[in-house]
Amino acid sequence: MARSDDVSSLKPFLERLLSRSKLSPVECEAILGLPAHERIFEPHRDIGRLGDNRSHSSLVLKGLVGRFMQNSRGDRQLTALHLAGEMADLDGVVRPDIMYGLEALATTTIAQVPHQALRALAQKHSAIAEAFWRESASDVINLSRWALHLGRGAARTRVANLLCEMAVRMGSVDAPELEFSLPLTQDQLSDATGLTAVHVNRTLKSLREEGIVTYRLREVRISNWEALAVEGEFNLSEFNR
Amino acid sequence: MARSDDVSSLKPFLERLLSRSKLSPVECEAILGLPAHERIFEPHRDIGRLGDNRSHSSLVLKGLVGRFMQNSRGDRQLTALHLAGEMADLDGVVRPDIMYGLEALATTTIAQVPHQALRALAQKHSAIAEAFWRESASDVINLSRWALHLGRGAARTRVANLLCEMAVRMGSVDAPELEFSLPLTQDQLSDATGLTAVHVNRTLKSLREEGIVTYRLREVRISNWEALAVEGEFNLSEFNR
DNA sequence: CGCATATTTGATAGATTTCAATTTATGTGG
DNA sequence: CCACATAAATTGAAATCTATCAAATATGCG
Repeated sequence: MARSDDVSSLKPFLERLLSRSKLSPVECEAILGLPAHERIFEPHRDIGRLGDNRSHSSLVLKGLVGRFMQNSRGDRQLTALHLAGEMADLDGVVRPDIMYGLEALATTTIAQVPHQALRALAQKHSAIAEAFWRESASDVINLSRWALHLGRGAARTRVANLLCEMAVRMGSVDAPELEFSLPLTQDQLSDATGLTAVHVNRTLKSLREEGIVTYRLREVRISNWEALAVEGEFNLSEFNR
Repeated sequence: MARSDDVSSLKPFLERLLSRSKLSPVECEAILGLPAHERIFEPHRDIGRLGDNRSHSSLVLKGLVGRFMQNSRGDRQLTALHLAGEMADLDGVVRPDIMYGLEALATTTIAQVPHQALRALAQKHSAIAEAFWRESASDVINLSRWALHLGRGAARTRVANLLCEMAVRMGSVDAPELEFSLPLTQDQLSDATGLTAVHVNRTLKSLREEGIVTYRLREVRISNWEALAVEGEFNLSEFNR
């Protein structure tokens, strides 16, 4: 349970909080001083067990994490993707009985931060409490948008939308990355989009044949951003930072 | 802009908070003392406009409210249903640029509570801040479950699940209401389940013909709770209070 | 009674899944 | 660096599910 003497491990988390919330220098220090315990997970490995009562939240330091739920038949639905710098289950602090799972999609480094420490910070600093709440509120918006696509979007829309979103999140807000690696298996892509792996493959094929985007070996190359955004009903301006 | 001299209007909101969070008597009083402004909405009326920057949250006092997002074609996807006592957009306090819409599904009475007042309470009382955060965290879980059904559930599953969920929420936790009125048009049901109104109708028909549940004129009668729960992949024990 | 809204039904087209191979990458030990 | 084993991607054909289009019935309300 090493204290994070190396301040930098929590730095990206602080950055992310600051992108949406305002914190005083003291509060920033408090965040950076949080205890953290690093662990590494191989791809396809679940982080913690589903249904576990967890005692810490997972900050992604490197790699990619998927949040998911699954039904009785074991079909899995990803409900969020978390890049480095994101706390994947901050809400666990106030709902430790939380019922979604986390899965390492790529080789991933996680910093585990005790709920207790996060909760104490929130109790002490109202601005931090508000910042944490705001993170969950942002989650709600993202999940709502995801539900919209799952419920109302065709296969092409869902796949294209996901690629658009990741392009923006990997790049800068103004300039979506047009070439990036997305360490998602087509099988995992199907879990994210609520489709079959076979159908994801065919959808990608048609997008490729139309010269819109290439997805090969987990490398994305967007050749026609405009068209992809239309297909994905993706609106950069209303994208949730 | 009447102060709520009638304390009772915020009472159900307090009850709901207390069902998940612990608050001191002083904090309870603070909640009950929140300013509230009542308004009535007819069915199918949107509450506030999509994209508006809102300045207050909407507590449902009577009726039924649907939270939704819609795509460019105007297809609507409901992402949550809110019964009396629930604050439909508490997250608006920390994300006033919030991007989902609210729609009165039945004739509905709303108590509008200023964000500013809610935010001030959260800043003053850390337990209230935590309770509010916990509400958003619970939202996240509900939305995740909803995304699972939208992405991985068949039509029957989605419809059955919704009926199960509402049965439990209208009744007590242990004893789902087997006969209740759910003021949802089949068209609205289709917005909730991500299906077509026509297909919802056929799905309801088949459930009816199998003697599982009757949905007629917005009245639900569940004749076989067990079967409905199986169809809906509904697990009472893991249902999110 | 009569319009407006909601439900129901039929027929058909279209999208997605399922099942079953086959081919293409990736990783590992020799 | 090659050969084999495993995981991932790709393809075809057929079955299912869901949407679409169009019309007929039923219900709520003034």
